[in-house]
This record gives sequence, structure tokens and C-alpha cells, in this order.
Amino acid sequence: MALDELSRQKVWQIVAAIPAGKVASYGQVAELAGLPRQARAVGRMMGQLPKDSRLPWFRVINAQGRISFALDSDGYKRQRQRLEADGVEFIGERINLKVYRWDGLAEN
DNA sequence: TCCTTGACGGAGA
DNA sequence: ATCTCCGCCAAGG
Repeated sequence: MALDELSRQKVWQIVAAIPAGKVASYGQVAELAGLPRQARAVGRMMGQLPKDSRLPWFRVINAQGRISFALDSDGYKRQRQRLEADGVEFIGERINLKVYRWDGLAEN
């Protein structure tokens, strides 16, 4: 059974709330959306987003601090470009999560 | 219907 | 740091 509409809306809201200059992992987004262990479901949703989506999908990366696309793919280049435009720094092909990980709801 | 493939992730070894 | 293995689960062959 696929995710219900409510769950998808929650995921979109979470992703939309990630501030520029910060990143969240698929698993973290799933967790915040009330869908523990559903990281893949979030990844699937990102993949289904229309190319002109206004959602900051590029701020969602994997738990290793890496972009989940092959290094030579244009998907990788696009996402990296958007992140660097946000001011997110890469060390090799990794992002230091100690610095850039979004703290979810802990900040207000 | 079974099998494989993923924008995943954690636990081990 | 690398490599399996194992949950998880929708899609496509």
C-alpha cells in the first residue's frame, strides 16, 4: 500500500521547511513526517517531483552526507550546484553534517 | 506471481 | 573507511 495523501503532505511540509544553508537526510524527513524507517518512500517521492517543483528537494541528501546520485550524472551536478548556491560546502563529495544538518524543530 | 531495482539506513565484521 | 546483510516497500519486467 502506498503512502496516503496525508503522509505525503507532511513530507512536503517538512522538506519545504528546511532552511537554505541546511540539509536533512531522507530518513530524517521520514522521521519528522511520522514515518519512521521509510527513508526510501521519501526518496521515491523526491523522484516523482515535477522538474519545475518549487520544493527545495536538493536539501535532502542521504545519511552519509552525500548526494544520492552517481557522481557523473547531471542529477548530481544539479543538486550540488543548488546546494553550493545555498552556501553549503562540500569536502570532496561529502557535506559535514555536524555543520549543515538541519535541527528539525529544535530551533525556535 | 516472482524477482530485481532503487534519490535509504543502521548494524556488524 | 569499506563491504555485507537485512529491514522496508513501490514499480517494473
